Amino acid sequence: MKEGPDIALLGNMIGDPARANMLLALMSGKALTASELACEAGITSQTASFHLGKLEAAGMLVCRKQGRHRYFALSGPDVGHLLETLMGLAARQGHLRTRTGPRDEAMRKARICYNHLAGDMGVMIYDALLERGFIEDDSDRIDLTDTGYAFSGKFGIDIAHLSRQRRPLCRSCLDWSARKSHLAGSLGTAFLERFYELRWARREKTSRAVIFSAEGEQRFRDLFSV
Amino acid sequence: MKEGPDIALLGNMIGDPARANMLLALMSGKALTASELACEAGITSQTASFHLGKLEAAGMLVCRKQGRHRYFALSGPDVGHLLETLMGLAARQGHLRTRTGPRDEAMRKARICYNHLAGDMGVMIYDALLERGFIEDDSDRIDLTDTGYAFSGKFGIDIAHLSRQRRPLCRSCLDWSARKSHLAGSLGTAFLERFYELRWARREKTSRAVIFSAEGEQRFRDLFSV
DNA sequence: TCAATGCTTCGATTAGCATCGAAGCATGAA
DNA sequence: TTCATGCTTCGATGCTAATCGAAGCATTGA
Repeated sequence: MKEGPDIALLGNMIGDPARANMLLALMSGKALTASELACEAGITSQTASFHLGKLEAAGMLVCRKQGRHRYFALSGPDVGHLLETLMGLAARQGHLRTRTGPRDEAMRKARICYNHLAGDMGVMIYDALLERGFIEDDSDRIDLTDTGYAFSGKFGIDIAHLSRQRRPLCRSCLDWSARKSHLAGSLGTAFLERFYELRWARREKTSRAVIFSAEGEQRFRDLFSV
Repeated sequence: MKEGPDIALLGNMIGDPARANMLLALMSGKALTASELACEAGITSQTASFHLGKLEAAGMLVCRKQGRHRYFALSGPDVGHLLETLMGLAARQGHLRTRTGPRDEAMRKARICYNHLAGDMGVMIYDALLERGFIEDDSDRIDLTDTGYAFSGKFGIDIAHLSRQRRPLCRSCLDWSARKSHLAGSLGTAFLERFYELRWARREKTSRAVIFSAEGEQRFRDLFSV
């Protein structure tokens, strides 16, 4: 009928609540099995299989067989980026699936956004780096300054190595809970991994929440409060 | 059921072909009446009314009454940006609604992308500016250099004025037909408006295509060929 | 006041799609 | 071989959502 890319197909994929739940679950960046995703979406495994087939055919997911398990993951960072864009827009327009509980609280504080830290603590990093002139934000491009380079190195992050990757070093990512920017890009990922390494934080198994230890949070605040 | 923003609602809106067509038609940035959108989507006015009501309720469209007409427009640039993201992803994955005709040809050459120029000619601008060092592209942030500032000024664009706006001056935008970047942001808009002003180009009434006059295209090529 | 236009609401129809039970098919373990 | 697990395919079902004809409202113009 019409020319151009078929956005309705992608929209349709995301438009089903079961599929949307599975996609959001995969935003953690980890690959999940079909049954884990079924559970996450609250549907039977037959139905999940049906949906996963569609999502794979649409190119949004990739699948890796391992033994009798099938692991699914987002087909690339661009899919993750699309989902974050959607979440940002949905949040801004107040389309929230309302449920506020303790877990929600933890999510608001610190959670995984594809491969970097989001939530209040993610925003804190961003604000602190900006405040001290370690990064410079020009609308939607961000640069690491020389002092920021030094700071990151001292914290144990090998920027030279990251720069060689194709991924952008710094990106800003709109946070749907805080409605402010937080740090994405390979530097964002590197910070999060360093937090794990230093045992400041760990993943919660059942959700995207990131749990900081008391000591870890203290050190985090020492480093990033403005 | 789950926490977080409701991306399924937005996905669902975009997931219906009729609605997707209407949204794409509004990517031109112009406000259109309900019947124009019905025609664009190939449905009756009753059905269009039904869909437009949903899109408005979802916050994706805004409506302005004028006499007995109702003009609809995208509720903001963020919606346009979401649609472009979707188009980029869809194109990269080969989900194209195939139809190639003369009009399609014109669209591929030059068309409106929300408020700036896309298609081959849009890509030409981007490449030329980059080649001559007028802009610098670092992954997904773009800077205008001093020489680029001078160049734009000489072409009749008041950069100082644009910089004062909240919109980013330069943004790259993935082109679904050329599959390369073209220039977005307020500078992209300014270039397009200048082309209109100089009578190098005009909008086609029925589509998003932009038609250059013979002379306009010649001057364009003189200015932007690499 | 009457007619025309643009749009919405109502009602009925239809089709497509998500869902799940049951069965089938691999893989791995005993 | 036999059993258990993880996943898919098949078939049937039920429901929702898109669609359009017809009628109803509002605005404009004569």
